[in-house]
Amino acid sequence: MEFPNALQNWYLENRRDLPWRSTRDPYHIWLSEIMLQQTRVEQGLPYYTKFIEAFPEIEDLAAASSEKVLKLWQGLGYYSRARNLHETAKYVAYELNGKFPGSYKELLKLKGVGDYTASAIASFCYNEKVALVDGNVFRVFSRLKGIETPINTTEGKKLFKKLAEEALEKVNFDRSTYNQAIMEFGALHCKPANPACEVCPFNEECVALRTHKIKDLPVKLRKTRVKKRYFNYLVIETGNEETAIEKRTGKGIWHGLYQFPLVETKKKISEKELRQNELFRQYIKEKDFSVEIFNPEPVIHKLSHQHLYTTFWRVQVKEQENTVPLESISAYPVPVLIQNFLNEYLPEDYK
DNA sequence: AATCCGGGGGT
DNA sequence: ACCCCAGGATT
Repeated sequence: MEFPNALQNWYLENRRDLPWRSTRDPYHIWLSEIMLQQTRVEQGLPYYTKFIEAFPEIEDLAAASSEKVLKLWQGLGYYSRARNLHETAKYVAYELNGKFPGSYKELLKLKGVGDYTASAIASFCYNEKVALVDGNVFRVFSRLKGIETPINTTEGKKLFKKLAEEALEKVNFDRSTYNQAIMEFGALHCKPANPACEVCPFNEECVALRTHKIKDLPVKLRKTRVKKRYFNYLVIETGNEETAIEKRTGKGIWHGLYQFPLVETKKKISEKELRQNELFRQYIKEKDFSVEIFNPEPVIHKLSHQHLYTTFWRVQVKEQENTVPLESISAYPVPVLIQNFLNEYLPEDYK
C-alpha cells in the first residue's frame, strides 16, 4: 500500500476528536492554528474553548479590548500571537467585511500567519492542494527516509517541504484528511521520545529504525544558551487596598502584560542594596517607608531562553503613583510568574 | 542565518 | 538539565 493510504488507515482508527476537526469555518481553524503554534494540543484546547465562548464570531474578537484578549490568552505564552490575533481579527472584520482570505497566498499576508498556518487554513477550510510542514512532519519524514539534514536550516526547510509536496502528489483521497493524518501520526505514534516502532505500520520501510537512528532523528542544530536575570518586584502597599502596577512595553518578554514595579539587577541583592538602588529610589519617592522580603529564596521562573531569579519585596509607603485597587487586579493580563505570586498574596475575594 | 519569544510536560 | 511542542517576526 502506498504511504498515504496506510497513513489514512492509521488515522481513521487513532484520531483524536478535537473541536476544530468538526468545522471548516476559517475563523475557528485560524484561531486553533494560531493557538497551537509551538503549543501542545492539550495545552491549547482549554484556551480554544474559552475564546470560542467569549468570541463566537470574529466580530466579537475584533470588538474586544486588547486587555481582554491578552487576559484570556494569559498563560499560553508567546504573547505576540495574541496581539497579532487581535489585529488580524479587526482587519478581517472591518476591512474584509468579516470574510477570511480564500487562498494560501492571501492568507500568508495576515499578521501572525506564516507558511505553516497559511497552508493549514487553506487545506482544512478550502481543501487547497498545499503541503503542511510542522514539527511532526519533519520528524516523520526524517525518520522514515533517514534524512540527517538539520531541520532548522534553509536547506532543511526546503528539502522537507519538497518531500511533503511529493507525498501529497500521491494522495488519492481527501488532501486535508491526509494533512491532518500525518501530523496526528507524528504527535501520537512517531513521537519524539519512545515512538511506537514495534507496532508501526511503516516499521519495515523506516530507514531510521533499520539503522538504529530513531533517537538521532530529526537532526536539529542549536545551542540554547540560557540567560540568567535577577528580578526584584516591588509589591507596594499604601494601606488602602491598592498597589502599583505597570505595563511592559517595548521589546523583550511579556510585551503588553502588567507587572509590579521592577528593579532588575545584575545579581541577587540584599535589602540594603535594594534600598540604595537608583531605580528603586525612582519608584519610592518617600523617605519613610519599610521594606520586607516575601521570599528569601528567589522564585526561579524558567523561560526558553531565560531563567528569572525573582524576589518579591513588600514596600509600605504612605502614597504612591500608578496604583490600582487590589480588587480590580485580576482583570489585568499578567505573566504566570506574577499570577503565581498573586495567588498567594491576594485574598480569595480578589482573585 | 541567528535570535527572540512562554509555558508546560516528558525523559 | 535538556528536549519538544499544529511557528513567526525581527535582527
